[in-house]
Amino acid sequence: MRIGELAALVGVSTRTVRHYHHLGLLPEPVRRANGYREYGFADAVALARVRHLAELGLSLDELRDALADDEGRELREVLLELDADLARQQEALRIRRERVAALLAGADLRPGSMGSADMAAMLRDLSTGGSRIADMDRDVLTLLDTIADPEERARMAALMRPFTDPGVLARAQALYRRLDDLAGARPGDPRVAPLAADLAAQLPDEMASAIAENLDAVPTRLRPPGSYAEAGDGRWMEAVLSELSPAQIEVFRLVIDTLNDRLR
Amino acid sequence: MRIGELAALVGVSTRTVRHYHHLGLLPEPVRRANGYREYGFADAVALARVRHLAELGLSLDELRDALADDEGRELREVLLELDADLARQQEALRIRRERVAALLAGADLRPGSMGSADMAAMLRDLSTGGSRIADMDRDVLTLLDTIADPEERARMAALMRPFTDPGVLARAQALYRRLDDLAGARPGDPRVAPLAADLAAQLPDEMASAIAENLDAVPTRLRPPGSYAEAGDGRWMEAVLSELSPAQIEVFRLVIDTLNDRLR
DNA sequence: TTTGACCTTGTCGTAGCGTCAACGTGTCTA
DNA sequence: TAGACACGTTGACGCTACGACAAGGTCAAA
Repeated sequence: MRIGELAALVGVSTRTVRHYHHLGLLPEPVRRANGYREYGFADAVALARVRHLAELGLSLDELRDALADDEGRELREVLLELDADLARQQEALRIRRERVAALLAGADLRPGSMGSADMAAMLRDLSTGGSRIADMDRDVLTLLDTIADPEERARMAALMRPFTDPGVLARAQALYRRLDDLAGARPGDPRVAPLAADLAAQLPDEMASAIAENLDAVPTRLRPPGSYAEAGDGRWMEAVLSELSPAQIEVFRLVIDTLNDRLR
Repeated sequence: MRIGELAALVGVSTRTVRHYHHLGLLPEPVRRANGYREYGFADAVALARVRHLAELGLSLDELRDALADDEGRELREVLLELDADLARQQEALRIRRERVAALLAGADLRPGSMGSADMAAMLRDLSTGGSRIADMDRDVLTLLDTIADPEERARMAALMRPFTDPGVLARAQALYRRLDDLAGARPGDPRVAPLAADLAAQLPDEMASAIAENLDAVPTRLRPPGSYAEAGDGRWMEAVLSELSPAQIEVFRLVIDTLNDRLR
C-alpha cells in the first residue's frame, strides 16, 4: 500500500500518518524506488492501534512511552491513569454545565450579573433601582463570587439570603437611595449620622456580625483609629473607596464603628 | 492598582492580563508617568467577568464577540450554544471511559489485543495457541474493529459470538494448526482439499452466510473466476494475502467456492 | 503530451497562555 | 550613594496534533 491507501483504510489523513512517523510512533516503512513509502498489513495494524489509543484521550507522548517498552504492564498503568484523568474531566464538565445553567437561570443577563446559582437572582435584584452604590455593591459581590472558592461562595450566598425577602430588599433599596443622595455631599453633611444609624440598625444580623468579626478585612480608612493590625488589605479596596464621596465614606465608617461597639 | 495587584486579586497571571489586552478583551487602562498600567476597580470587575466566562469553556474569541455588542441577547445565545457543546463533550467523555474500561477488562493487554468490550475476550483467546494464521486473523479483526462504526462493530461482535463456546474455539484452534502446517507447502499439497472441506463445514452458520452474501467484499484472488464485479477491494487485502503461502491461499479459495455453491 | 491524482519535504498557523530575554523603575538597605 | 531585589515594559519562542499551504517529482489514463 501507499500512504494514501493506508490512511484511507484506517480513516486518518496522510498528514497524520507522516506526523506519527515524525514522532516515532510508527516506524518508517521501506521506500519504493521512487521514494514512496510502501506499507504492509502490519503497518495498518500498528496505525490502527495508535489511533485507537489516541482517540481514547492519550497524548501522543504518553502513547509513545506506553508502546515503547510494550507488553501490557506499562500500558495498563497508563490506562488507569487515563481513566482517572477522564473522571476528573467529567467532574469539571459537570460543574461547568451547572454554572452555565446558573447563568442562564440568572434571567436577563445584564452585563455584570453573573455568579453562582444562588447569587444570580439576588445580584439581579440588587440594582434594579438604578442606584450607583447598589451597582458598586453588586460589582464587588460579583467579583468576590468569581474569585471565591466553593466554600467561601457558599458562605457569601448564606449571608445574602435575607435579601430574598421582598421587604428586606425594599428597605435596602431605600437606604441605597439615601446613600446615592450623598454623592456630592461634604463630610459634615447632616444626613450622614441618621443614615449611618439606620444602616447599622437594618443590616441583617448575620451580615452585621460577619463584618464585626472580620474587622481586619475592612479597609484601614473605614476602621476605628488604632484598631487591630494595619495590614494591607489589598489596594483594590482603596480603588473602590476612591469612587465614593467623602460623606459616603463617613457613613460607612460610622457603621463600622457601630458594629465594632456592638461586638464589644 | 498595578498589573500584578490586579492579577493577584482576580487570581490570574500578569501574562494573562496582558494577553487579554492584546486580544481586545480588556481595554488598555491609562498609564502612569513611568509607563506602568494603572487599574481601577472597574477593571477588576471586567477581568473577573472575562475569567468567569472563560472558565466555563467559552473561547476567548467567542467571549470577545459576546461581550462586544453586550446586553444579554447575544451572550444568552452563546451560552446556550456552549451548553450544547458541553453536553456533547460529556457524551464523548462517557464513551471514551467505556472504551477504556473495555480495554482494561480485556485482561492481559498484549500488544494487539484491543477492541470493544465484547471483542476483547474473544480476540484474546483467538491466538493463545501461538498460531501465525490465528494472529493474522486477530489482527484483521482488531483493525476492522478499530475502523468500524458502532453499528458495524455490533455486527462483528455478533458474528464472533459462537467462539465464546469453548468447544467451537477448540475446534477452530485445531483448524488453525492445520493451516499453519501449510506455511511452506506448495499449491498441489494433498492436505489442502480435506482442510478446506473441514473448514467450510465447521464455519459457524452465521459467519458462512455472511461471507457468502458479501462475496464482493472478498479479495478477487479468492473469488471463483468470473464471478460478480472485479471491483478493487482495497489494496490492504492483497497485503494480507501476500503473507500467506500458495497452499494456504488455495485453502481459502476452496472455502469461498464451497460457500458460493452453498448460497446458490 | 497533457491532465489529474498521487507522492515528497518543509514551513506556517492554530489557543491560551508559560517562559525566557533584555531592559527600565522604585524601594529598601548597607 | 550604590547595590540588591521586586516589580514593570515589549517581544519572541514553545507547547498539541495536526490542517493547509508551497514547490516540486511520479505515474496512469485520455
